[in-house]
Amino acid sequence: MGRTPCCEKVGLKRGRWTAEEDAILSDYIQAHGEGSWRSLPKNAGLMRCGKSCRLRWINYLRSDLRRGNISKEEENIIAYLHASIGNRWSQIAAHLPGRTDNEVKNYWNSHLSRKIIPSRRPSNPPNITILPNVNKRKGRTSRSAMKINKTYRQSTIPNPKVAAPQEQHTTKQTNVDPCATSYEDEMLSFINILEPEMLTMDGGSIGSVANEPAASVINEGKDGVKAVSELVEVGGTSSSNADSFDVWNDWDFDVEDCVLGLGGEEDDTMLSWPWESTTIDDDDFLGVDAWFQS
DNA sequence: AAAGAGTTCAACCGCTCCCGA
DNA sequence: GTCGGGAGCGGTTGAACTCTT
Repeated sequence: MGRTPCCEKVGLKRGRWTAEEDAILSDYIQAHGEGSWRSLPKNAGLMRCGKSCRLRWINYLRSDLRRGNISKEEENIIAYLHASIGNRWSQIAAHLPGRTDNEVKNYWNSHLSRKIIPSRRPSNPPNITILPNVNKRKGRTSRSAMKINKTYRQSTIPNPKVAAPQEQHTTKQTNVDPCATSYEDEMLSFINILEPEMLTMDGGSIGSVANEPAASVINEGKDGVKAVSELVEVGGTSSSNADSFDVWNDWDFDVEDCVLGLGGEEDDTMLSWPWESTTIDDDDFLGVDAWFQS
């Protein structure tokens, strides 16, 4: 016995919405409010699936939607956030007032993915150790995992599958010019729009980099200047931090890779970089700037 | 001008999350 | 603790539109 379908599909209309249907849906929601999508079509007199109604309202009919082209600023935010958190379109859209996840997703797929990805990868990538991602949720958590997480959340026993949180690094910022470059301003504004939980990824013992922070951390120095550190482990876990930095510098430092360590993006993995330097210096920004302008 | 190729984006689909019974 | 329903999310599809030849 399978689960009940969200609606009886027989006899339901599909495809493009007509102006008349839009009007019916808008009127109904204005009168009764959002929600109860399952029963809405029946109550409103629409021959549509509840999910279809919800989608139409959220992506098209809502009055707070922002119409028109994605601005350069919005594009930058999408690029930054996608680099950081991957295809979590609803989270990205949440930072763009009036934009929907569908719109962001479409914009990424049709514009940004082509614009960014082909140019951002080095032709000869260094040896990157891919570590298990214990912090970031990729897609949906399985029911079993949810159950386990819930159990540990509600108890004082640490979940052995999740690395113990480490104290967040505090950086005495010395390299960043207070008269920041435009890119630095962009970077900091990007950092500011990230949600707090995204900024404080837990570190911990993962694989062969035990006792090293396992994820990138946005550090805030006493002077209030923030920097991204602990980015991506380069050159294998055995190489020194200095080696790692050199290898990294062979690439053009690029912001997408820079923030990649915040969450990782492939196959539940996370890239981490136990790089002791916790600042981004001017040279780094030059590389990022070049990438971003390309 | 027409046809084919490429692009865009609204809508659909399947899966998972969340929560109440 | 389990089950089921409502809702949300991300991937995919395909019609409509635009560009190129």
